[in-house]
Amino acid sequence: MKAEQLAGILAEHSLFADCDEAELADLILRGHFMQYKKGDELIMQGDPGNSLLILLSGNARTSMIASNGYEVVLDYAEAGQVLGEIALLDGGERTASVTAIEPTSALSITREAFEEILAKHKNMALRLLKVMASRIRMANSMIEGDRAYTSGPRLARYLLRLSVVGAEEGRLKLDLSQSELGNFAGMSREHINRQLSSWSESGIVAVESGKVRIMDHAMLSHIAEADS
Amino acid sequence: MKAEQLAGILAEHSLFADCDEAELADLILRGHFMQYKKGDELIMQGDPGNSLLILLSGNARTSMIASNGYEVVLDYAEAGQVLGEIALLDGGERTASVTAIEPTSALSITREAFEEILAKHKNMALRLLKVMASRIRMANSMIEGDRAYTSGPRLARYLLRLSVVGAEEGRLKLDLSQSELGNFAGMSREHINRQLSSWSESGIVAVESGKVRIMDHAMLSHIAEADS
DNA sequence: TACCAAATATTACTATTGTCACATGCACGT
DNA sequence: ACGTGCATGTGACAATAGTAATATTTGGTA
Repeated sequence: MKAEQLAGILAEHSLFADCDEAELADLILRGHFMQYKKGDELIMQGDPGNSLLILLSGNARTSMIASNGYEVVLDYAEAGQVLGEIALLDGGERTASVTAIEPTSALSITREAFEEILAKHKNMALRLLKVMASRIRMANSMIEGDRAYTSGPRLARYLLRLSVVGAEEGRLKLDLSQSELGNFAGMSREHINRQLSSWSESGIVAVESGKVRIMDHAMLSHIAEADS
Repeated sequence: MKAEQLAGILAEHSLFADCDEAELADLILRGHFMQYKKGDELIMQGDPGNSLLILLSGNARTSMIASNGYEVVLDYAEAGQVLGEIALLDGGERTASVTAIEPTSALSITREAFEEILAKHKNMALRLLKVMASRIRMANSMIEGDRAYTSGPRLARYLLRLSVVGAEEGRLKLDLSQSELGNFAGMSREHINRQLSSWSESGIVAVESGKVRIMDHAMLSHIAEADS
């Protein structure tokens, strides 16, 4: 793989956008190209965390299985996203799994390579700090939302999180099944269904062949801030 | 303030423990010493985030007020902890407030000073990355716990989080009121009370003059992993 | 010591949301 | 076209946890 290709992929998506050529070259030189098919685990909960991934294409789900078997979906990652940096940094084991939800490719970078790159390109650390800052923000906002709001506003928030900014027709980034939406928003599949049906009747969303579209973005945003 | 003093404070508590003298000297040189009394806000939700704090003494509560008025307590910080680094890194506004819960002092470092220190001492960035990695872990574990467990195991988890490792008599790091515990664990004050009473009868905890003590650490850990 | 405010305890009731059971519908492969 | 399997839709019911209302205790202070 050539630096220009990687640059092309990363440029449009991520905070690696402003990497200079030397940095990209090092990433490619030291990284291994990995390919996964739908359902494969890019990262497995419980493993020691000795590498970091940069998603090049596809989509993946980050989730944790609690000790009682409950699956909690933390995030969905798209091309350009860094994955698995936490365990790499603190030396702990992986606390979440990352599963490909479609054919996916990634650049895998070992701890040694990562440390060398960090030491060599000091802007890299700053960029990573920014990525992690936004992760913490997102996580805190999830905690806030999960705690402070009832199911309606909460689902609204997760739908908005999946919505694309300039989305034609209000289509979502990912077409999740209602069960998957449930694991993401923290509610039962049945409840998701009921809420979606109700919103569908009021014209706030549309549900066509299993795909959710946001019809009234403003109204959904309003619901997301509701008092209950 | 002298570097040795700061070193003394930071050494026992935090990831700044292994800062070298030059780093500590810079922190002190560029930092402002701040003092707060109980109830003062060290950081205010909604403000632009132009500085970072290192707690020197006291304790503070990090919390967010949701749009519906609900207060969500994210964490309690003690001496040595870094606060407010997120907004500094990503340039966004503060998404949480930090309030002193007792007389507290801190070292305040402006964005400019922080950036210079980061540029000058490259180990600093790595240390901060580690701090943030552990924050993300903690946040994810909160999300997991809040989602996957019912109130009992959840309260157990938050009590354990407040417990000191080699705690004599199972005393907690902080003596929170039941309302505060409620905001932290995400349940109503009344429900906290009921749960605590019930555990008190089984000898798992003791509640004396408003202070909770963990009597059976093993049992509480077991409850924290329970199936429901 | 006596009072006041705040924190804690306890009861009954309500409500939101999950669970269970089952029906329907849709898509894909043979 | 047909059946198999998975996703969706819907009703009845149960349960966990919140709310409200009201004691009771505690701790600080005049």
